[in-house]
Amino acid sequence: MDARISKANEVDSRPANNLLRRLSQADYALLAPHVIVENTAANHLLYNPGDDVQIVHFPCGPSLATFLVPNEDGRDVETILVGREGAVGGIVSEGFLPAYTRICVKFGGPFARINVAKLEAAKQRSLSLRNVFARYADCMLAQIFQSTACNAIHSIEQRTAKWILAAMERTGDESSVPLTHEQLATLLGVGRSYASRVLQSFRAEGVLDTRRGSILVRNRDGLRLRACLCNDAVKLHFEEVLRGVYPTEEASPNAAQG
Amino acid sequence: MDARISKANEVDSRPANNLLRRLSQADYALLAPHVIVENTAANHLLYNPGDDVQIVHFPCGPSLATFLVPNEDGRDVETILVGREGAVGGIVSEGFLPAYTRICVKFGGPFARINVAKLEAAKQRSLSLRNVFARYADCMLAQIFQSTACNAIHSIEQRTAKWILAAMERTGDESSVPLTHEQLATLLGVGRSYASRVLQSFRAEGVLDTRRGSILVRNRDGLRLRACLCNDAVKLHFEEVLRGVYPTEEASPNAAQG
DNA sequence: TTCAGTCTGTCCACTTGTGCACACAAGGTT
DNA sequence: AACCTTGTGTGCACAAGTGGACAGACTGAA
Repeated sequence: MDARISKANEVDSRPANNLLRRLSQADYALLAPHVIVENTAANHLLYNPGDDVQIVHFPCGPSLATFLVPNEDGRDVETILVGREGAVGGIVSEGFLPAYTRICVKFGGPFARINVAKLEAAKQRSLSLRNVFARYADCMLAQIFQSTACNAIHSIEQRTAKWILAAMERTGDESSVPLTHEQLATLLGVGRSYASRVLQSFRAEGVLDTRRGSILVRNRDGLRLRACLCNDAVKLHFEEVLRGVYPTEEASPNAAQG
Repeated sequence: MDARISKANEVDSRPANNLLRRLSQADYALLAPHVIVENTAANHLLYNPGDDVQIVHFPCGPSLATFLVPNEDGRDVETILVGREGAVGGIVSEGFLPAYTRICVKFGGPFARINVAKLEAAKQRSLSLRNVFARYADCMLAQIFQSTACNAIHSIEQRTAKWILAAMERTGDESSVPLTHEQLATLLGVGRSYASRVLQSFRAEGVLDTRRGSILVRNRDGLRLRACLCNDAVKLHFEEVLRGVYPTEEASPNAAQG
């Protein structure tokens, strides 16, 4: 093993994905030969319902993926966001099952990819590797559970604020979310005109500004005040479940979104 | 191995849970020594948020468990139903993580129980056993995804009809669901008076009758007509993912509920 | 049999959210 | 500069759902 490969296993040189960075040197070494990092543009579909799941995608840096549930009217309903804190594709199913949801790149950027079969083989060889992925799977589950509850009882205003905060935390962008009102409405499963109205009221209160095709956040705390607490509940679970799995962990888990 | 133990491994003598019955003789033999069947009454809490998950519970026969997400106001929101088609506790997390949701026995009856550690040990020894559980985990995930979408876009009327159908399919009871309006409302996360009104409108249309503390279904197809299609979408996924895993499978998967 | 506690049906005022319509604004292209 | 497409702000009529209130009905226990 020469110096170059050894360097590739060090945490700092890994893709900017918390799940991959969380792994021990030994565990990451099992995966490293199979990891490919590529850029993927926004709106690219990673999976459609019924697709064979053969690749796990790890959003890196500001990349963001979402799970969409198709609906009888053809409208997709967005459910959860996955950013650099996690991964999509075969996390729970362990691959090779038909995908149930659509998975879409919401904000483009780099994704690390690993063949599911390779990942499963590595899990066979390392219990601690399996452990990390099982823990993340549980966090993802928590996220969806929270989302289900959130959709049942929280107002559109709360959910709008929640979504904007969650997107910002993941992309790391301090102020801007590239989204039209139409897109925001669709992804919350609500009417466009009402979504516009909510943004309008946020603007009137000085919480954000609206530009054509994007939202500029002016007062993050104000937004937090108007959001439900679903993000925080999920973030807490991420911290409890994943904290200290490996002490080499970086600072912020940067989790959340219910 | 004497005749008695060999008999205990045959499908007909196993607990009335599809997941356990789906296993090959060899796989079930790995679990059989650790399976305990007990009755549990309605409203018993199997897990509370934060609990250590150490036991997997398999609802048998008409038993029914539900996942509840606690809310800031103290109101729990019900998410998905699990009956004899599945199991609860450590299915995705593989155990030993703090539970995120509350898990409650909705309709009492027999539950088969296995220690998570024993189940995991058996999975280590048998890939096909692991495979069945991974496939079920994926189905459960599909169920929650569908539920999230359903809560986002379907009306209370549709969701009420859906819930009643799902409960009936699981218990096998042809006509009656033991539930007060209050309970139904709480579990859908809606106001009691509106839930009453919906049931009233169903009654006026001859779809069901209401008794104090229970709902009597008169016209199942009428109810289906008024429900969203979430149940069917999930049921289809159950069939695709679990069908033919072992050909010894019994007839109806009896799945569903989005 | 009576009583208390719970469940049910319904009323009402009110908030939230829908769906459509339409005028106007912002940009990108030619 | 004129044009076209897409996005935005807002008005309106209406539907869906809330939350409180209250009378009456059912049921179990004393």
